[in-house]
Amino acid sequence: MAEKSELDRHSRRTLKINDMNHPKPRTRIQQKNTEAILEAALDVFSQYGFRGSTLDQIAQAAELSKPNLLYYFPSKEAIHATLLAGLLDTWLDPLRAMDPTGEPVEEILAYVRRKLEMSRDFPRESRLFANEILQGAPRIKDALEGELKNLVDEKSVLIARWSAEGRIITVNPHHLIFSIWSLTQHYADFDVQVHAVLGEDSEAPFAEAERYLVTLFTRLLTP
Amino acid sequence: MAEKSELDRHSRRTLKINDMNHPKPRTRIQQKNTEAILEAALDVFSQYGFRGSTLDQIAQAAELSKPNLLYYFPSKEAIHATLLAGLLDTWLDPLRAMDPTGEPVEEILAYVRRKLEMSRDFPRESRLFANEILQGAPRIKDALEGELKNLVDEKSVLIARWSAEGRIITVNPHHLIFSIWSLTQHYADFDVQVHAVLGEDSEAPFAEAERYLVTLFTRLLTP
DNA sequence: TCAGAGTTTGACCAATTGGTCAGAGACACG
DNA sequence: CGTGTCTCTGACCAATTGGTCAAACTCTGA
Repeated sequence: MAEKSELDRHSRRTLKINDMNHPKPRTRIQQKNTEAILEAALDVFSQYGFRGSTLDQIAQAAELSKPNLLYYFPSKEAIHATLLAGLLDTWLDPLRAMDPTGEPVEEILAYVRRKLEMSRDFPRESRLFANEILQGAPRIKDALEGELKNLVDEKSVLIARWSAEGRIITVNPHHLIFSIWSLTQHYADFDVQVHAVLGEDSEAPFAEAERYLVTLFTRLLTP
Repeated sequence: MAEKSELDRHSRRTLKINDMNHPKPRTRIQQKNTEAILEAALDVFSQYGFRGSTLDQIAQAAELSKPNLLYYFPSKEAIHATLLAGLLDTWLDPLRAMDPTGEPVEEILAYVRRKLEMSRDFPRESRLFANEILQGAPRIKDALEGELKNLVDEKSVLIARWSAEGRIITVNPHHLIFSIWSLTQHYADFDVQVHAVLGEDSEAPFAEAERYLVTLFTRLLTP
């Protein structure tokens, strides 16, 4: 179900994840199968979370036998870990790209747009992340308290400076960043609810979402 | 772990859920045990989602034997369903309370505050809901497309009217509501991440969150 | 006090789970 | 062509899963 569109979208844009994690897929077959497994696992894990997903589900989605899965990955854990490994980095790239020398409001709006695009183009990755955090982030807590916190702290200083210089209004930088995360990821994570509320005909919530969010952050931040 | 505080908080405030669902807990024992089961199930389901949770986990958390669980509820499904049954209603109450005759900006801010309070006081309920939606809302899709959609549509008309009357700025009402949901629920659902970023000493993110959100929606909505 | 209802449990069950393993096929390459 | 490596699979395993059941225990009210 919906396999084709998933694959289409996937071939259009590919996240780091699949490239960098299994560093040396030597043979063509290995390349193809590890990819298929990670694709399938992303589908399954992002929907049911780690504990709610089964190897059989993943194997079936990848059109491989279960023992064959375990030929490429040593365990269920390993598949999940591989998926998660690159994700945080990719997820933070848009924030990293926030330019200290740019025009503050524009920089923040650009961040919002990039984050919203990610929700649109990689909803499964967003849900995988959401699931992991909902479940207490047992496998990425360290990264959250390290890599993530550091980057956020750094950018918070930048935002505070912009405030101090009077170029944007004074807001709590951490909560500003939280709000960007929640507002943009909502459209991926709560996709079902968004569509249920907007009704059948809801073509592209993302176009309207972008307009709304630009208004919101422009009015919030402009001094 | 954290059982005491959970229980304290629970005795302070009790959601509809536990009262209205099992309509006739005749004996004292029944009353006590169904309550313990639902409490435990809320803990477990909200963390692992339906599929990721086991009866053994719930039984252990409720300090009952597994067959004893199944003496009070016919199945795992039934426990989950009971939990979910009252939840949507409770969750929507704050939106229902939005008064058409009130002052627009104040009404919306009041909604934001009530919603944020719910995230603070009932984070497990919020996570239960989030888990269900992340997994495609198989058990509440109908309610989302019915009850939820209707209420949101109704309130959207109201918000549009306020806009037309020039009492608040013109925004897409549906997305305004989405933004309130995502911003407030974020503090419950992504609790772990919020605390990881704010660091150990993060006392009460909610106090600061309220200040931030009031600023945000005031600046967004005030014409 | 005692019978009947309400409550609890250990033993059990079939299905599913993550994972193993020996061997069979497929493939590359000299 | 043949051999060694890579790929794949059916059969299997122990543990866990949701759920059953008869028998035992406990509580209540007449």
